[in-house]
Amino acid sequence: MSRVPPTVPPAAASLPVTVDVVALTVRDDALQVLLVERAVEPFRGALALPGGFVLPGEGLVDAATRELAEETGVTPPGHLEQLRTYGPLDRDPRGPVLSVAYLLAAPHFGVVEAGSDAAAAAWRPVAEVLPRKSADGGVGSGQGAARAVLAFDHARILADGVERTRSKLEYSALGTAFCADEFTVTDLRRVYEAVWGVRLDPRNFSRKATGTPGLLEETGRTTAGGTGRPAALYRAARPVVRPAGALGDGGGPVPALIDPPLLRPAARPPE
Amino acid sequence: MSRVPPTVPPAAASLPVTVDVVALTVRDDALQVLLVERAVEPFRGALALPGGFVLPGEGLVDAATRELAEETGVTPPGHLEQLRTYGPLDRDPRGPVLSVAYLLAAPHFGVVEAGSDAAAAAWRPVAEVLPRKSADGGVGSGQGAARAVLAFDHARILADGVERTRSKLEYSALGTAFCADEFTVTDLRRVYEAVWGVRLDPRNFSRKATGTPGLLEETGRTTAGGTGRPAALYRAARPVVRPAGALGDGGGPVPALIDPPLLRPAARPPE
DNA sequence: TCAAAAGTGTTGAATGTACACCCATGG
DNA sequence: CCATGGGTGTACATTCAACACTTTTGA
Repeated sequence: MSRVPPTVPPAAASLPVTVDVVALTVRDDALQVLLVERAVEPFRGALALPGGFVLPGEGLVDAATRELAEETGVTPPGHLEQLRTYGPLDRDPRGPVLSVAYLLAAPHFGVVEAGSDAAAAAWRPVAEVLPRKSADGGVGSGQGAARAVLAFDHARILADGVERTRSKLEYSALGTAFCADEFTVTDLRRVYEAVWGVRLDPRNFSRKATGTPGLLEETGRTTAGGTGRPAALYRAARPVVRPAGALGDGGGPVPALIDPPLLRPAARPPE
Repeated sequence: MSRVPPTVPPAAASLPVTVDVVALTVRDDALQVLLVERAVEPFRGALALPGGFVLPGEGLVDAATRELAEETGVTPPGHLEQLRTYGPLDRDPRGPVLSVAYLLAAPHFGVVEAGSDAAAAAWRPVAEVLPRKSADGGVGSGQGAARAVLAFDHARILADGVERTRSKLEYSALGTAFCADEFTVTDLRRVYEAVWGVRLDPRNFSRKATGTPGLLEETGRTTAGGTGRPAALYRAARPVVRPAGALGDGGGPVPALIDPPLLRPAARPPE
């Protein structure tokens, strides 16, 4: 085989590719995920992660943000990173489809509209959507809320996204991505508590957070109006920007690694 | 579910998909990567990660192991996990191509043959292939060995694989995947030293490794023939098998998490 | 008996955790 | 002045890092 024409390889090797977004936020002291109700046929009416097919000439991150905008009406702030890739076999009734999943950690934003392929979009507590995988055996029936079943393999993708989020809180500044532009140490602590499902000592957490280089940036301002002593307001320390090489993805800002890590306490029941 | 058109979506959304494998091992106290010399045109003659196009009806892991076998002649033991996905834009001169990269951590195995699309396959020290990204500025000229340039965006994929390996050594049993079936604590320590590029205290490492649950399994046997006191032989503790859901990939054995983590010492120059 | 490698004991430093205590504000 | 939440000081337990020392082999 001497010369290879500068064309793409045999079309037989091509696969339809989708992106799916695990968009997480913390609201009402609970970790919540953005889900849509599918308006089109495979799994029509079921809950699903926002996502859709990558268009020709489009990059993966572009596709992820476009689908999010189309199905929820917003282009939110927050940190977007690739989660992993699923498929192509045995995950879509239509045939082999590859799906690249993304994780979005964002402060709470309102869902503006239901878009093209989605009948409705709304935040749902992760605990209501995912069966608890405790060794307890049972599915830990929520309080009356019908267990929603997710389309495709989205339950597993969501579980992977939640697990990634939990572990990245320990050793990166990802937690600040869930907070608004300016936030207090208590805001950040509530993020940790909601994601890990534990209670943290406010005094030790404060020392740890303010003493960790690369995590917080002082604004000099404080809260006002609330009860109790005003709290100092911080911004997220400037994200580390990874030098983008010749790549079709990533290369964007990445939450800084924090050292020493904020270790998650030994798993103890939330009550 | 009423009726589902069992057709795949518009063909325009399809992309050629490749898998690339970052196969790492530790030999001669150095982290080494398996590279092939490309025999076909895009980047013909250049070094590249083994890999190739996913075939119709094939899963990603199947494609990765097949390409490895075709280009190196072996189906090695070791731990295979997905790294991340690259593309599809601006990474292949032939046009948009999506690449799903896999990481293989394996004990040293001989390269049997040069296969179909590869003119040669051989282990190369990572330090000779990747420019050191130290803040020193310079490219840290190796000792005379010409800096090999990798095809496509494989330098970045390799860098990501090496970084993943370095960090997973801290909190998982991945290090044992680089060792043979039975190995000593010193063997395992040399893996850590090679991957991290540091020296570790043999006495403290021994205590830490043998005292970490889920890492080592005693065989009751010891080495013989060498100089000095014989060392106890261990096997890797049984890998944790993740319950495979309805997914086209993964679900295989995963190295156990180890706790407390074996922390990498603060970066100090290897000398 | 010596060299070499494996493995154990011990000690001071650093870190994490629990909690007493002080600070600043609104009512 | 009291309730409420923010923030600091401090003491105990645990862990880590360095290294003296013992054990077990081959030469």
